Amino acid sequence: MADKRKTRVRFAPSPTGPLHIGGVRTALYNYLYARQHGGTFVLRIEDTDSNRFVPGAEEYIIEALRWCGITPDEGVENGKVVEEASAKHPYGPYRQSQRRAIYRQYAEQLIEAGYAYYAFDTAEELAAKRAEAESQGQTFIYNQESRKVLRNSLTLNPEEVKYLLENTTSWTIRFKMPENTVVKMDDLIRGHIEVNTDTLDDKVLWKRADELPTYHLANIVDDHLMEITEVIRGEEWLPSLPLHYMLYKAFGWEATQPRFAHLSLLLKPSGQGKLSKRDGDKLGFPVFPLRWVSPEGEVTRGYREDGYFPEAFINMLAFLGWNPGDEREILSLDELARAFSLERVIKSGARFNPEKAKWYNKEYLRMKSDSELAELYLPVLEAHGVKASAEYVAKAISVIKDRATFVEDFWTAAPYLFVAPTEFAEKDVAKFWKEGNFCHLPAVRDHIAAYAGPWEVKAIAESLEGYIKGEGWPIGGVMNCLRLTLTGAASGLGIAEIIYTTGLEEAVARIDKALNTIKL
RNA sequence: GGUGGGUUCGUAUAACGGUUAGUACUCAAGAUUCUCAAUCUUGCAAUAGGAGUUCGAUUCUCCUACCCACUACCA
Repeated sequence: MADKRKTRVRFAPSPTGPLHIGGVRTALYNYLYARQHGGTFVLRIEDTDSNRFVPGAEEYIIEALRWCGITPDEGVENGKVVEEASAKHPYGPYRQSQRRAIYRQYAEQLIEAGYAYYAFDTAEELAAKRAEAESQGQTFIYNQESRKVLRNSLTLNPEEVKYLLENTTSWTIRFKMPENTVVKMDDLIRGHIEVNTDTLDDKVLWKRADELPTYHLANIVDDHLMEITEVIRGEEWLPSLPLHYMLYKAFGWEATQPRFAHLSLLLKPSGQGKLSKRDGDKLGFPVFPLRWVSPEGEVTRGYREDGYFPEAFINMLAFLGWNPGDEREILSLDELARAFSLERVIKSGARFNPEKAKWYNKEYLRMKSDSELAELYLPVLEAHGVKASAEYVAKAISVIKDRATFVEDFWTAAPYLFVAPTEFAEKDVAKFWKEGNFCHLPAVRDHIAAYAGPWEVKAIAESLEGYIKGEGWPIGGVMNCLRLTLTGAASGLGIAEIIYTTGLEEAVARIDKALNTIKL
């Protein structure tokens, strides 16, 4: 009973554009499943539709997976799709357009065995039939009924068929869906499903226009040839599962047929429809892992460029439609792989929640060390024209870490840790710069200048507060005045935190400057 | 229209016949504080509706409603 085959799963995107987060999640679940079972995670490019090929999409997909840390074990080498079979990539090539020679024999095998037939209807003819049916409020489908009256190798005599195959180009190969047969399927996530073949149509397996198989044929043939054990894919494929079952049966591959798991879709935050590529900036959050520049030059933002950590992004995505069964929410990729199970994947569609994504990033930011974050922050500072030592930056981060969600926030939350204020908020000046408080500043300045205690935020704060209280001055007023001189406004970090970061000299200089600059 | 899938607080989810229906995010209030955050505490808030099975249904069955997907020589 137990399947002894080595676990092999695949992620099989179509290079028709950038990968959106739903696709990343599908790839992630495949990756986690492979890791957990000590199996292989294969990348296969399904580019059987030359009309929809988008330059750069394939590279984008590979780079996105790499950034996420869910790099395929097979099918990709040095950031490129493997084009030839090798010891490490024995099932190559991994791009379907380069496997075209493989598929034809399988299509013909199906015809010879009576599971498929040639159809000679042109695309225009079929379009006309659909339009006609639609005008009568009906739907035209190519099935067991209509195939009897259409031009195909089932209705035409062999001579005609031979002639048409040799002299025309507009033929296709269609699957001959059996009549009144109940297809019994099992899905790892959804359980048992049954469908009667009478409700299905005769899908095109081979399209003459491209001289290439359609998804259905190529997919089944490749999954078989690549010895895939589990197919974990999006819910949009569930309706074609009966066809796929029938194909495995027609080929006689039932014994090694992979098990299927159909993932629910990621929905827009509104719940109306699945998250799609067009939603980009429109909804106020990225739908792509990385920035995407279309061939036309249109730019769409990505999680990476928006400042998300890949670990946070992946963690957030993993929990959209799955949970470990306990209360843990922060899990590394390794922990996710250990905890993952298809049984705990949710059947219903998950709406994407941008707020939770931010929360995850904040949590991951806090887990990082100050020096690690300093490394990431340095380029941001440089972009603002600031040069600072890694040591100074780490010190600054230690006091602003808690108020940031993204590395970029270190700057927006407290630019004054790096640049002295050049102006002072009028409103705050009017509110705090009153004679009573203002008068104390020279004395407070001297107290600060003379500070010789331990260089810790807590000690500095205690000294300052002790002094102000000891003098009997209103602490709030004095502190806000002080903050005004140090930051240019009456809000921001604690005074001790600022002094701790900038040092005594800089702090005193700022107070002096403010005393000379601010006029009542 | 047809076929298939789905439906627990606003959102993500837990509870796989017995719980005061739990947790997280968001939001609100309070505490703390030199401001703003952060933090801590508390709070708001859900089983779509109706039948049935059962001693007992969030959980099983059926019907209805709603949502989603598919219905291409696209994947």
